[in-house]
Amino acid sequence: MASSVITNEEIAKILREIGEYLEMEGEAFKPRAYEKAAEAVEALAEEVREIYKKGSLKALENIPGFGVSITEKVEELIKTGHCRYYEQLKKKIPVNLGELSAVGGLGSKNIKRLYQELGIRNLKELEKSARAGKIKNLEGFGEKSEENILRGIEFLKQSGGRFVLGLVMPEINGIAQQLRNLKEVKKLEVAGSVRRWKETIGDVDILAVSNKPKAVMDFFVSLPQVARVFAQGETKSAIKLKNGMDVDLRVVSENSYGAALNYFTGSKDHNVALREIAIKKGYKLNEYGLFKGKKPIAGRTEKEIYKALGMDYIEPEMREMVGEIGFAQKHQLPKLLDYGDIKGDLQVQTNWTDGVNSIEEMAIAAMSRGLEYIVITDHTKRLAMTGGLDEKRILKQMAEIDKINLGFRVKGLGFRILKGTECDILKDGSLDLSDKILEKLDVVGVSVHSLFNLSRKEQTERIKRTMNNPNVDIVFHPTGRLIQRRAAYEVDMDEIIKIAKKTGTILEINASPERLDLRDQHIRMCVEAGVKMSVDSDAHSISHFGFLEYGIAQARRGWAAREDIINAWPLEKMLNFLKNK
DNA sequence: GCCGTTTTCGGCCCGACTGTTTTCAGTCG
Repeated sequence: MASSVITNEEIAKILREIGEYLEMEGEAFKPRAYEKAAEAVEALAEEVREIYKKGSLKALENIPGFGVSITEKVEELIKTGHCRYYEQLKKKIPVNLGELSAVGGLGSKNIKRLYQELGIRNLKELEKSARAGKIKNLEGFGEKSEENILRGIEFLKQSGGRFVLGLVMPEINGIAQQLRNLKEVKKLEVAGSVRRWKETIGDVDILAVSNKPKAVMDFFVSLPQVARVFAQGETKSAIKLKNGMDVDLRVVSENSYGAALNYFTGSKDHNVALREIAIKKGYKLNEYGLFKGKKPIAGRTEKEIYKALGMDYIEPEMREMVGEIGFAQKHQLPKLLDYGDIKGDLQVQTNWTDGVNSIEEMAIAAMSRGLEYIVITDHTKRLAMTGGLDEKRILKQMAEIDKINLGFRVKGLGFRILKGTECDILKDGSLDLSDKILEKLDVVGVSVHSLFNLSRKEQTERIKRTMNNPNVDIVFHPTGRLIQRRAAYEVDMDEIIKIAKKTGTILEINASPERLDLRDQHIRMCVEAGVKMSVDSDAHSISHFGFLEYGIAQARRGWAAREDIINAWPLEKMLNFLKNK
């Protein structure tokens, strides 16, 4: 039989849909089991088919949430591309679950009823029935339900449902600040996936302390950005913004603030695990606190809750149910890289190629953000559309950098501009600049900007070859993905990490909000393998240095400590490390 | 269907709000 090339995304989708079908059947716990397995697959850095290829059934069973039954079904999917169990379920209720359950407010139970009573199978048919006024006549549905469905469809059409964090963060911060400015608000924090710095978010959860919640809620639902109000109560309100993003606001008492912050920060699975631990200790944990019977044990701060549960405090970026609970119980959590730890930026573009600002402008902007140095890494000639540098122009740029540095020294500024490149990797893994030039640079970064469709083997070999070049220091944005726009190219990251360790090559955590490349699971693999990384803004203008924060957050999501990130080290130590490659 | 300091059977997180209902199911996080 032809071997199938099913991806993790496809496997997760099928597992999740099996869960939804089982929910329609009224099963109580199986749906959650399938959902958990789907989440585990999505969190994997490695393709499930590769795990199976290497370790067969045994290796699959080691995936969290995979028992006998799910392992069997996933094996079938890998081998044949089909799962008979899934297809049987699908035959009974042949609907496009992905489409329909993306409609807000519409769950499995109602999807089933809409199919059985109106024959609705997909978004288009749902819209048609809703517009024809057929849904409101069903028992249990009504005018409002029908309206909500239509609005849900409208939203899906324009947004796709999730937002890239870095693109919506300014608006979120703006709303949070307006709320903080109210005299009725004593304390306020953005929780949820925003606080965990997930790369994309589905909605925003804001938490506040106030003794006049009604005034806060009234202000919140009448913000000018509000497109509609879903719910307005004393403790909880929910709105949709004009850009399509949902925002929830919860108001709690001071005594519950820590418990609520913990609860609304999630992740959901992390919270479930905490509650289970609470139960085992004879407590009950909810958003109001940790209780023994009716007696409150903890709740004002998150720290006291973790402590009462016998654990160390867990940073929000780690709360993804990827082993953090066990480490916290054993008091073995790493001390994460901090937001103030980055001393310099190793990838900066200027107006010599596709950047907006001059070398000097970029340097001054970096300085004003508290950085001690930047590396100028303009593109090379193969990237013709950016005006990439050839040997002659990069030599000229190096002279220019010397001149600016001299000017800084004269003024008594300690800031340094280093010479570098973002050199294109050619098809065969050779480079777009000669070794003679590369030798003269302080930092050599290399990037794949072409031939994204090479086979996994060719792409991996291509990048490996550059890493074996002693002049190459860093692989920039190692997987090439653009969040929500372009998938990563096929590359064997296990192998890349192995070679990085062997050759002392740095792998970049590109902080640009649409890249965040390496992704969190790959960072964790590097940390475990002892491979060093850098956090770079990839700035193309002076405002882009602000991206570093997203890169630091990403590093923290991958459990990186200061010693894992070379541009968190003193400059001389970093340069020595690169020299000794 | 998974899982194990409650361990191979019997549990599995908990509460707010809505909409359509006279007491609750569905959805969400």
